[in-house]
Amino acid sequence: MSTLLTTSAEENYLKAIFKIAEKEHGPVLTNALAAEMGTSAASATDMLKRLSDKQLVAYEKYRGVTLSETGNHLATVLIRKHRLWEVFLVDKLGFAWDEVHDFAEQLEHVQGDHLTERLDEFLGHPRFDPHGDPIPDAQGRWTRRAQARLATLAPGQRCVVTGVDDHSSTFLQYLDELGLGLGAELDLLERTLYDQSTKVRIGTREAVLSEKVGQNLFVALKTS
Amino acid sequence: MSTLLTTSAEENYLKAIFKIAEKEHGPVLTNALAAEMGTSAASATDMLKRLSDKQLVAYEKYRGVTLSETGNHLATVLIRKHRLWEVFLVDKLGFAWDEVHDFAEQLEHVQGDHLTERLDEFLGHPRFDPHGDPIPDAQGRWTRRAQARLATLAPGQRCVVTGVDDHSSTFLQYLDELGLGLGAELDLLERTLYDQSTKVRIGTREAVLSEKVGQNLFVALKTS
DNA sequence: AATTATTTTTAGCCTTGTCTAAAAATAATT
DNA sequence: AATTATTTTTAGACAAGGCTAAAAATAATT
Repeated sequence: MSTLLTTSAEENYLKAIFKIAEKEHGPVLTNALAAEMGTSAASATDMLKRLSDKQLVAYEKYRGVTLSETGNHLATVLIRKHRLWEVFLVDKLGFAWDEVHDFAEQLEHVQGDHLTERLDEFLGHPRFDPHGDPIPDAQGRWTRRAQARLATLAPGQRCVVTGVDDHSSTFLQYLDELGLGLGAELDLLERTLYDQSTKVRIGTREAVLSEKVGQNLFVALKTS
Repeated sequence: MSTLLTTSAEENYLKAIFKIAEKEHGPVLTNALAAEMGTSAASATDMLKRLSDKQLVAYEKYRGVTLSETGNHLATVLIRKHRLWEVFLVDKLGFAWDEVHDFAEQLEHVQGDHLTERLDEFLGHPRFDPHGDPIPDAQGRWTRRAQARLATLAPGQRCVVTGVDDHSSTFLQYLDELGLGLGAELDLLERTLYDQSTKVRIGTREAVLSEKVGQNLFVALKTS
């Protein structure tokens, strides 16, 4: 694999395409990409031409875009770097999980495979980042994990917080207040039919979580 | 002090001006700056106009340039960040002192005062980087240290390696081979008049260092 | 099928940072 | 002082990445 020259802007577009393609199926549309990037459709079109010239995406006018194998690999490496730096910021520098995104967004663009691998080693080869998102390994392989949105589980179960789907600091701070950080245990007490809220017990406290919270919180069943 | 928006390119020019001004006295000339930046005099002139517009430098056509107070502060912060990251790369990630410059060159542009200060704390507030260069503190204060070029000292002294003036990897690797890393002790045995080379003892071994090496090696006298 | 609405692309312009070649200013020599 | 050499600046271009407004393609409605 030859040394690919990519700018930060190009890398950010690749990541955005990857992110959208993860959820929606089929090619990524220009408008969706522009929205994700916080830019105009015209700018997105411009960039898609450049990425297409560099063979990082397969792009058909008016039909949308998909990552090429190379593009997919680059996006994966970028996500790996982003998440490794997040682990560094939280585990080593002592930042809270809601403070690290912007720093990682910059650090992920620092070039040098050697650096990434040394960092990975220094951190002890973490498989998940501070938000519970998986970190692909140096070969781009992902760790899959059995988890579900809290809102989809039936009451009467004990579970562990394994991740979040909303990374906003307001949500993360709210979880902190509830004592629902990563790894926190909770008992699923009951679901209210009217508004789909969930009553849970966290340690000794009880709390009612709205449907919105339940949809954005990933948990794994405790099998003990 | 308001949040100044500076691009990486601007920051690199500020650093270059700072570096030249450290050695030469009087205003920094366009050609010297262009040489330091590895660019053309025309490009340097362009940038000087931009930096002048932003009040980061005092620039007079044909007369050269000096850093403004703000520009000086920015350059100092940049050097601080560069050197802190170098400490991180060597002390924490296990890189050799000749491998870290390019990474640090990128990392120094990551924005966020909070990040710098957390990093500083994580590293234990180091006052010197892996090459022996001083790290300014958060207020921009420098640590001065009594050291001299080995070539300027009279024989018959015991000294400690405290720094290097040449940061090239060939020089640093040569020092490694000689066992002359930072903190290494050596006895200054004799100076050869003919070529100004210096014979030294490093531990049990003896070595002859050329004048060039002696000029690029900073040492402190051992007062024991 | 024809019209309307939406999405996407094109066209033209801006900024940053770079370049080369030519012009202008300063410095050095005769 | 006049000429030559050097340094610096201007002029004009280019690439990356962005913007707005207009045109073209596709999708949705009547």
